[in-house]
Amino acid sequence: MGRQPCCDKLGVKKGPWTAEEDKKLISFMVRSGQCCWRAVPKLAGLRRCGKSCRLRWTNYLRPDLKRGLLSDSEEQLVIDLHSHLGNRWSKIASRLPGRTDNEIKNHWNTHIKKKLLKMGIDPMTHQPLNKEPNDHKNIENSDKISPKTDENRSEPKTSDTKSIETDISTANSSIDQNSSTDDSRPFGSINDDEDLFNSLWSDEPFSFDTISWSNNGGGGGNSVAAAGGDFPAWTPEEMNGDHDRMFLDYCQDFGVQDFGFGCFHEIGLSSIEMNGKL
DNA sequence: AACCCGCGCAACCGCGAAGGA
DNA sequence: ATCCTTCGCGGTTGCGCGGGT
Repeated sequence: MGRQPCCDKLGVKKGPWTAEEDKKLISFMVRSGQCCWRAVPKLAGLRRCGKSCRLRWTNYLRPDLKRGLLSDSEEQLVIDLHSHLGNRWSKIASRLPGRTDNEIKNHWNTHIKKKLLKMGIDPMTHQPLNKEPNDHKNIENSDKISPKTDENRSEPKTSDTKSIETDISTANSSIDQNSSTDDSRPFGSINDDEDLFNSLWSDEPFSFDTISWSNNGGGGGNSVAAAGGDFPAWTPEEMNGDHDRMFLDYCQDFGVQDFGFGCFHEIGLSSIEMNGKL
């Protein structure tokens, strides 16, 4: 049958996004909220594929994104979570408010991996590098720690998982609490927290107090990464308050004002007007 | 000044999952 | 049950930039 292309390849632009395109996408998302990504390019007047729009929005344009390097505590948390979750970047990202899976993945590959290697730790197994890979005991143990294999990924609630649950010490529920980096434990600062661990394995969001981009009670949006899927349902009060300011701040940080985006005040107002629809 | 090289990040690609018809 | 569409994820690529020679 063959796979359907995600979009009509003809006339679809690729490569880096221009400020003009960003402006169009932001403007559309603010105006209409998230709908079917496939329809977004057309509706927003972009010659991009929907997938590309989604990626651009979730990884770069979303108002709730943090910018800049990961802090030490965030980095530590990434290491902790990776030791339990493996390369499940979206899950890891869901524990780091304002960070995207792509960002974390990049940071892992460019910084953390090297750091761990320097420390003599295998970044994949989180075991000391000099351990014999064929040592079955080690493999058994490392399986508990590094559920990266497909078997481990596939069934979150098997007895294996139970054993992990009992074995595991889970991540801090707050990055701030995690900020006291203990260098002697490169990947061991996760505390007991069954709820969090359960949530890591399930698709349900852990009640992790982060930026509360509430959506309209709709499902999904279980992660910061996924939260890109739902444009925040700002209340009028919020639009007049912190969130509005956050978004404007963000846009200024991002340089959106350079787009000639003189409409931000209007955006706030129009968002208020259409709030019911979001 | 010119060239090379490595790094970091944004973006793309392909696959699988989910959900609807 | 099957097919089809859409979305999300993880791996990979490619380009821009800064540092070194």
